[in-house]
Amino acid sequence: MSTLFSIGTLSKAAGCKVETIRYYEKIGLMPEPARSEGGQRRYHRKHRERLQFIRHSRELGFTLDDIRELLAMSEQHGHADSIARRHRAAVQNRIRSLTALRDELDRMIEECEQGHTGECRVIEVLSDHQECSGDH
Amino acid sequence: MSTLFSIGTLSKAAGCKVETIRYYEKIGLMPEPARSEGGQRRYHRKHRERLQFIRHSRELGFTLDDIRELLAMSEQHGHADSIARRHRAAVQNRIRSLTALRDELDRMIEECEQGHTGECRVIEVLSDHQECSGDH
DNA sequence: AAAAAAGCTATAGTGACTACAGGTTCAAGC
DNA sequence: GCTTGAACCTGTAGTCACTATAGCTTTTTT
Repeated sequence: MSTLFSIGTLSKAAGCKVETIRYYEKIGLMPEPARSEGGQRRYHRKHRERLQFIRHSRELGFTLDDIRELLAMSEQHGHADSIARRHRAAVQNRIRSLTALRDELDRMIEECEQGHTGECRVIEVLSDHQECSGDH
Repeated sequence: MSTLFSIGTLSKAAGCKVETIRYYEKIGLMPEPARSEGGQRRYHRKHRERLQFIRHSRELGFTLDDIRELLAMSEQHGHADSIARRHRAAVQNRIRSLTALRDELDRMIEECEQGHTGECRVIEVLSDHQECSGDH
């Protein structure tokens, strides 16, 4: 029972496409793995963990450059909690801006529901909405 | 005093780049405006309103296809609010998932503060984060 | 041993812009 | 009225983070 597995297995484990893994390797986000006799990629646990970290971070809206930095810093151990802290701040920001967005959508939906004249004037609501909070 | 204005003026009014406006025109999201003698674009109020609507919707995370649909539907009698509802649900999911991560980061940071072995393994924590709710 | 599934590389396409090259037009100062 | 320079024009290429395709080779299953 070898601990090595194929790209397909890895892709299932991390919930992403095979192509995405090869793409991450090409741009240097994932290390080049070992190869089989016939030249196919062979991964192990560390690879899976790294990929899962990347995917999870991507789902949360971090860019690949953010992730690269996070990974690099975490490799020079010690400052890990400062990374976590920074990460946390970024996450909090994202939550704030998403919450604002949700509230705005709520307002929009409600206005549509009460559509007095039967018309739902989305454009007007959305186009001259000055006081919108957020980071634009 | 003509009511017409240039692409630069429009771009300032809507808070977006000149190139973006030309791009929207190319893909048929903005109508072709009138032209000056020399061939420069000349816009009026309606254009500004439409562009502001597009930009605001983009900031809220709607895709250009969503917006196209929204505009089309609003031009007829329509339930454009179903799109808003759909989007709201996605936003809510993201908030949930980010809140979970923030809590986890808090736990991590605390563990680091009480630094037992001095090592704080960010990647491990973030990569096998199984019970994370969300749309993946 | 043959067939099917999964893998390989390399290239092109996606969405939503953004930047650049190389030319034309417009508004303001002299 | 003329000259400068900012703003405009078209067209193409680049960006990010993938995704899809073509045309092979390797591995697994029957």
